[in-house]
Amino acid sequence: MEVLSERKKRILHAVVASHIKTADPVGSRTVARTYRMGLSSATIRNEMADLEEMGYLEQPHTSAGRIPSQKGYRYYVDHLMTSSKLSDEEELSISRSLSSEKMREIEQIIANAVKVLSAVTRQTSLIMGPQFQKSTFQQMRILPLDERRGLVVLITDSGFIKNKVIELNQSLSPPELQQVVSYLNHKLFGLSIDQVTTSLINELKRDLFRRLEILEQAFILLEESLREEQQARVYLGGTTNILSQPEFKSVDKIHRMLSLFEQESLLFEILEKGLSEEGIVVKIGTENEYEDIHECSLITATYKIKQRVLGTIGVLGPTRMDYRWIIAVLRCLVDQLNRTLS
Amino acid sequence: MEVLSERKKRILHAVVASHIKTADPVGSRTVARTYRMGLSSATIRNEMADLEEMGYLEQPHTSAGRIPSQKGYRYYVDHLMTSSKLSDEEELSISRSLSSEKMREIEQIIANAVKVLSAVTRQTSLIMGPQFQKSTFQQMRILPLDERRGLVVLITDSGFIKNKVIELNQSLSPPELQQVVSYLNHKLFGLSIDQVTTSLINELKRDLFRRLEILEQAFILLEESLREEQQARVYLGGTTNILSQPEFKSVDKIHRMLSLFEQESLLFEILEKGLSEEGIVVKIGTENEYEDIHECSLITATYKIKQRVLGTIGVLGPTRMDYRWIIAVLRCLVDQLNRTLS
DNA sequence: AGTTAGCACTCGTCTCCTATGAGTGCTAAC
DNA sequence: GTTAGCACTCATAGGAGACGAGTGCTAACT
Repeated sequence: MEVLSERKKRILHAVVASHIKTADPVGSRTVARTYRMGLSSATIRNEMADLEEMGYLEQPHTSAGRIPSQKGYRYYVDHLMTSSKLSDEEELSISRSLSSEKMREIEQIIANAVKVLSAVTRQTSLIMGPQFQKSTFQQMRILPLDERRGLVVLITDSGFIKNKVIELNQSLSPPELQQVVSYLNHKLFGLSIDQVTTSLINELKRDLFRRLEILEQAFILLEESLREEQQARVYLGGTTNILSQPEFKSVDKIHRMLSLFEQESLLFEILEKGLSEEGIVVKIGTENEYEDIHECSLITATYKIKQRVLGTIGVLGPTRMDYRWIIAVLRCLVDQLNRTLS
Repeated sequence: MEVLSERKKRILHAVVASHIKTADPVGSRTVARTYRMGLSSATIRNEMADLEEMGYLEQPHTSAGRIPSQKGYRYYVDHLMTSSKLSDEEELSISRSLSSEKMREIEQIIANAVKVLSAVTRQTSLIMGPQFQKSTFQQMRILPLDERRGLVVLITDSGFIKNKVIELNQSLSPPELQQVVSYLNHKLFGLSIDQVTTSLINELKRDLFRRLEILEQAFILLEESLREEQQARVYLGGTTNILSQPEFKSVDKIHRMLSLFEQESLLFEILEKGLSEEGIVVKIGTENEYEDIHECSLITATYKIKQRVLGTIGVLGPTRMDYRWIIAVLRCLVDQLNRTLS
């Protein structure tokens, strides 16, 4: 990456800032006037021509001003953008709406966080629900309901509770059941759900079959219930916010964007990319893998439960988005979220 | 309501059918030709002028054809539309996609049904999740997790399982807990969740307080968990389908529609209206209470679990929708759904 | 009396044209 | 290296005209 002169940096910064604000191409005159460069528009024009040649700016058409290219945004995010602090009111409003007393259940907290985030940023926001597989097994219980049915309850360290009614093909005496359950708890305790593989389950099954040949179905169902949520839910908020963005005024574009939002599995994949790297990740335009969001940027952050990274939360908006501010909001929200969840 | 001559009925029917198919205003010539009336366009023109005067048709502008008015659609739905049977393939495809083996959990069945419905009809569809309050209490268990925490499990006759971790401010001996639980089960069994009012809970609380002054927090939480889901979830599918409809090409209209979809509580109210009446309800245009869907029609049906009406499922589309066919699809789907859920 | 042919009329849509103005690139002077 | 000046470009808006689908009305026909 070439080195830009101080002046070029200032001009690029000005162009990005102005375009983020107004959504219009910005001309040399505007830069000269509004950003008090102490230079005439002609000089700025020359510099902007240079910047265009280097690929940081582009022109929608000959007689329009310049807009930042993807490379320009990247440079802005990496080198020009100063980090910003939210105002006290903003911070307060986030923490207040996040911590309404009743919010005990983890899923509710997540669902609420996405609402808050989209409301504050006025963009679309997404959260990947905490990943079941990354939590560790804590205990399992079987609650007999009647002669033929039982309720399997599975509890993980991060507070997940999953349950499933199972049918037993033979009635079980409480002590027998107790025995099975405590054996399983002993074997499984502390393992992450990821580690409860089919082969491990088969092994346990073999062990138990020797003693009681009953729980066949219970096992199948336990196994199923573990596999089934391989893919955590994705929560969406403010999906219609993109409709207010001037860059999305073609129905066709809107259609493609919104269709994407209906495909949870795709959203999941998109968010999953941010999971590997702790902290904030900014993906601009075509840096995103999916074609439908090549005109968008995605800012993601990871959140944790008890020090373990469990999910991703992100904001999706047009490439022309207020990176500085949104990153600040995201930082604040994740902080709060981490605290609430632990 | 006036009586229409046989001929007027045929013409109205033709106009509605043609407009549903093409979305364009339909002219006298089209009616004469495509529907083989054995009449000249001029005659039809006269009849159409009559129908317009009576309020069944309207003209977007002087030199355009006619489109059915809301009243026209109403007449069509009430008097002209014959009921239709789905083709075997259609029926098969619905029942197949609805009954994939693994679908044990009630919420998954519901979520899947809405997907199928929107995919088949290519409209937006909504389901009100089964109403917790309408089910009856079956049993409650408290599972001690450790010294200070317990898991409350609530099971209803329709297969709902709700659970919640509670903190006990004092440790409880298993027999004490057992005592409380069996007392509660005894008192609550068979009541619908609706009937478990705050005053009833208070009464129970008084009874128990005399014996053990412990479960204060457990009670608060039980109460909360009952109240909290007063309002069942609404599942949405195919929200972007309306974007393909030619009547929704203004971004503004789309925006208003989609914003509505983000407000779950409003959707709930809309669907709730259909709950009172068993069977299929068609609401056309302004017959819907909410202004944002005054250009839409909503067809709803109720579904049951074990003979009890528990929720509403519906299709939302432009007033110009294929009522006949969609009603047939909805009938078929609800049938399947009722069978699956019982 | 009901039906039909004929015709003038309306009005939305499409296309072409022009005026406008923002913003550029280039050149020459400072 | 910087700036003023000027010719040039091009998206956008508005207006004029052609087109055509479809109507309402009248007069003639059965």
